[in-house]
Amino acid sequence: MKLQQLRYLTEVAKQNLNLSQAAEALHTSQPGISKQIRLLEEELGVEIFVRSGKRVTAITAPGTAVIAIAKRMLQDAKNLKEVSQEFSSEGSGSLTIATTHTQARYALPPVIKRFMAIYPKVRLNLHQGSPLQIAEQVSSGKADLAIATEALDQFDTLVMLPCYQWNRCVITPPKHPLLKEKKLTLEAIAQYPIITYDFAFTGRSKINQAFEKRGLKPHVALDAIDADVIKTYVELGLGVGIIAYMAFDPLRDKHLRALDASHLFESSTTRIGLKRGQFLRGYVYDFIELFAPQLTRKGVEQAMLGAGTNYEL
Amino acid sequence: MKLQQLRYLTEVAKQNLNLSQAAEALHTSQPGISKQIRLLEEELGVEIFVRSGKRVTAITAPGTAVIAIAKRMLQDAKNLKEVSQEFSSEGSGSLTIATTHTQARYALPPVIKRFMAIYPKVRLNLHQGSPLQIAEQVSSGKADLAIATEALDQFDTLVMLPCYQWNRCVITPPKHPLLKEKKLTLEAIAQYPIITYDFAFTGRSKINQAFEKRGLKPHVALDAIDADVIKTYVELGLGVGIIAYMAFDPLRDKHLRALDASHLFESSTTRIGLKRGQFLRGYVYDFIELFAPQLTRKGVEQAMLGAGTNYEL
DNA sequence: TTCCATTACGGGGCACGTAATAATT
DNA sequence: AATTATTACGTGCCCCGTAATGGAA
Repeated sequence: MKLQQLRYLTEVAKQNLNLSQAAEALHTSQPGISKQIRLLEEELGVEIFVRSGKRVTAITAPGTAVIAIAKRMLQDAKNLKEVSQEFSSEGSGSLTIATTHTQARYALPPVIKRFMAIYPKVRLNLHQGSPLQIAEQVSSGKADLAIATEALDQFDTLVMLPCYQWNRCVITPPKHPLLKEKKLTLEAIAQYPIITYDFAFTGRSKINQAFEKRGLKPHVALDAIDADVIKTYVELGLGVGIIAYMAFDPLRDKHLRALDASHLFESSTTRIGLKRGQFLRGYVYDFIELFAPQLTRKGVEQAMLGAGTNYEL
Repeated sequence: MKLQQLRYLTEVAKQNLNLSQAAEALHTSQPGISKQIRLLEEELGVEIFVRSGKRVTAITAPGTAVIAIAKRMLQDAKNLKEVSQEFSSEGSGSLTIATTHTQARYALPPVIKRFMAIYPKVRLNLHQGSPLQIAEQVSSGKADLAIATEALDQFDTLVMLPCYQWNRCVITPPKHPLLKEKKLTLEAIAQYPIITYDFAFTGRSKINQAFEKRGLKPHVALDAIDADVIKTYVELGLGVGIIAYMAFDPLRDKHLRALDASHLFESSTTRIGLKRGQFLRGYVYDFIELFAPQLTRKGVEQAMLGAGTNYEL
């Protein structure tokens, strides 16, 4: 059995059982893939793929088990190289963080500043994207860790670690009628056009839930990916904004007013997502702890092992 | 990186850093080992072994990490073959149980009988040995599971699963003065020569503890590995025996009398030991559940993953 | 002197690529 | 007809084994 064969195998599975695509993705020839997979099947004494004539149409039961183990071995092969670099290049390396605008813009700056002071040689890399893209990036190894509030649960290759909870505020232009309300209510907000996060982002789902629960159907005038855009349109008087409280900066946002909305919307939890079984350089643990002090190295290691690494049959 | 290189690597570590021995163990040449390890070190960019001139003298810090991962990969390689056999040869295969005499003779027979009825094609294999030998057998993959009461904790490659608790009885010849005691005490027992298990076996340590705690120094006339031997000598009138209650069979042991000693000695727990990260055939789970019904497949799988699989730095 | 790791070198296997073929959509 | 897997075949790399060399104990 060769590691190369396992690479072929997993790539074929990834490419929807298309050997040609797999060959292209791995920069090699179709015949090579075909032959090596057959050899592997022969050696193991099991059919991994179901073939109808000359087409690979499905993965057999043993195949799924084999592929699961193969993936783990390849992950370990990567880990082997990572772990070596950890020692060979003391303190240097790179850290790729996949995250959303909200985190990159409002939560991360102080953390990154401190991190860079501790590890000046580590090259930092921020990948922005939707929560789904973020999860995929970590899952495929393109990023080291994900930070987001939504939708990372679906990937079972990821371990999710809660970091902190946060609440929302409503922002308006100065002198807006809402500012005169004694106590802010959903009903009051719903009277105005609303500008808030896009559906897939930054806890938008909690906002919808809150209104639905009260039977309200507010007019969402505009969806945006990030708070900066939202603020801009609120300043233009196009509606009231609902954003994360941390995204409001009284010093900078002088043309806006913020109203606490903690009592109106369920709080959201920001989480770090890590790929199960992946080796993490020492500074990754330190970064995580800087971001969420309760996540110690021990704790994170523990979580990385928790159920899920297993290859089901 | 080649799996072969990892095999060389782990073997060298196993053979006390002696390349020649490793070569012999793997039926290959020293130069091969030497070269492949150097190639691996070069590829990873890390020194795995410390060399003083031309002698390998120690493992470097990165080396230990690398070896740990290498071992896991090799284990997975084995698992790949196992998992395939699981499917190719439905219901057949072999199950090797490493255990002590006590288990093999008194606890296992009914379980094995039922197991053989369910899986007639599985070849069963009982390896008897001391608890330490047993643990080693499972750890090295020579046996699939270990069953014993003592000393399996030391191996951190093993997962221990508690199966059942048991107590002891004192056995004497008929008409022995001890039989007239109203309530059996340690003091009473200590008046006679004692015949019981060898130190490393079957909860012997608990027996010592109990006497010591009471400041008693009984005369242990004879240590034996198993209850059958103990019974034989008790029958000869050489002393009173202390054995596991399950080892006394009123029907068969007509020349002996048993006195419950549950209140005198702390109860012992019999455990199953499994190698962490090892793939288990379906029938192994079934065997375990036959032996200890509370150990379901889910539970065992969970335990197999629990902390410890990690490769420390 | 002995043991042991490394270097040198040659043979053979095998992985991989190109080309041709066969089967499926 | 186009796409895609398999078979056939040749080449070059590299693993491994033998022999020789050089250090350590």
